[in-house]
Amino acid sequence: MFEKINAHASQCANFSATEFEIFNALLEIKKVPKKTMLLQEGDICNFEAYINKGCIRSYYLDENGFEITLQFAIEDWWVSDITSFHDHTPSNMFIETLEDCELLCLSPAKKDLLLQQVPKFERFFRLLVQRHLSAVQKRLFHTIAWSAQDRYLDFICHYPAIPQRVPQHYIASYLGISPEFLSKIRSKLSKSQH
Amino acid sequence: MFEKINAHASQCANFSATEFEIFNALLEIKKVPKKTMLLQEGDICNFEAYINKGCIRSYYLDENGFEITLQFAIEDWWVSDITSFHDHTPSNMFIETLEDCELLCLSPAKKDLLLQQVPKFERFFRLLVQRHLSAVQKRLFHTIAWSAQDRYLDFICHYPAIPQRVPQHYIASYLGISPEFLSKIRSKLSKSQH
DNA sequence: TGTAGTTCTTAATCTAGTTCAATGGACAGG
DNA sequence: CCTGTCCATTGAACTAGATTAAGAACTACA
Repeated sequence: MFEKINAHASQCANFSATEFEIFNALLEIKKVPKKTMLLQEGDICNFEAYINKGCIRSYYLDENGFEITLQFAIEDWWVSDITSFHDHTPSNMFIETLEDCELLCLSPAKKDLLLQQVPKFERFFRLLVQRHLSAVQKRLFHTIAWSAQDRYLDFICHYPAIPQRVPQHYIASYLGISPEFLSKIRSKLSKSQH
Repeated sequence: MFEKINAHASQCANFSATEFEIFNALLEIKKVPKKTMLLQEGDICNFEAYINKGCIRSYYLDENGFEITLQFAIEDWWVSDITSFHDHTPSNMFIETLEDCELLCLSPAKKDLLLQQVPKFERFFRLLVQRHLSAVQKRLFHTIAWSAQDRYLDFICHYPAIPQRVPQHYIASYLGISPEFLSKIRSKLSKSQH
């Protein structure tokens, strides 16, 4: 149950067997069916979830009720609304399972406990957030500087597993374009390949 | 010299006088004239700079040579390319002073030393990066979901000091629009107010 | 003081991407 | 087996914002 998450943590720092035990004991195992809302706008996010198995999407709603996908998360990723989680403020995002999921969840209280008992995890979480920040900065740059087609090609190149697991209009909402336009891009691409 | 940065650090954790001394001793004071390049594409970023005084801009170049401003940083902010700084990889951004600056800089080696000697700073930097991540996520959402005019109004509302200190076409490149279009938005707004 | 560089504005034309509407396929529930 | 719902596709009309070009205002500094 904990092999994957422990291997994942090992990439950032060296933990002893005892430290892993403390860590694993604080994680809550959750099995969640697909199409479950883990967080809704207005909720205070009380988890950071590591995905052992499954697929999850986080998104915002704009003023016209359109969805903007912030993240697709699959095995070996974390999902949360860090702002809401850390400041205990109401979230303005939604988090939803797209498949049956097996999650390892950390509550704010247990995260504090973990950081007290094994301060080395401060480093682990700092590096995690840093990597996340790099990725979002890069995506922001691409959203501004690249055409929709280039963003789509980059997406399927970097996340080849995702298109097979999530509906196409969610990908459009991740790329910041309408589903119709994504469809046109795809048909144009498939024509130009023959 | 160190009052501001120490007050800034105090918001995240309680440090003793001795801990502040260690911290301050590791900071390198730099006075830099305006229009100085602190980092260029291809360089490895060797600083995290706290701005005591001045104004700095970081930006990317797209394939056509157009600038995309990632950040305007003024007093009490940090600038760096965290990806390059932490992974010691060549940067793909530029960092440039827009005014004469007084900076407090941390090199990778000195940051490591600081974290070893005062591990509490792990928490400080983690919270810093987290806040930064929240801000970039929000900006990404706005870039996708909002019109250029709404983004501009949000910008001048949240950063009223910036437009007075930086040329307008840099703001356009931050908002992800052409300078001409920003000019149109502004003239439209000023007309609609009379 | 002149001259060159830089910044901002305005207007005409163009285009990437949206919106709306219609169609057909896939599939889940009764 | 039918039927409703959800999704992807296609095409026509439209629009936010880009591009190009030109002129005006404002530095800066020799």
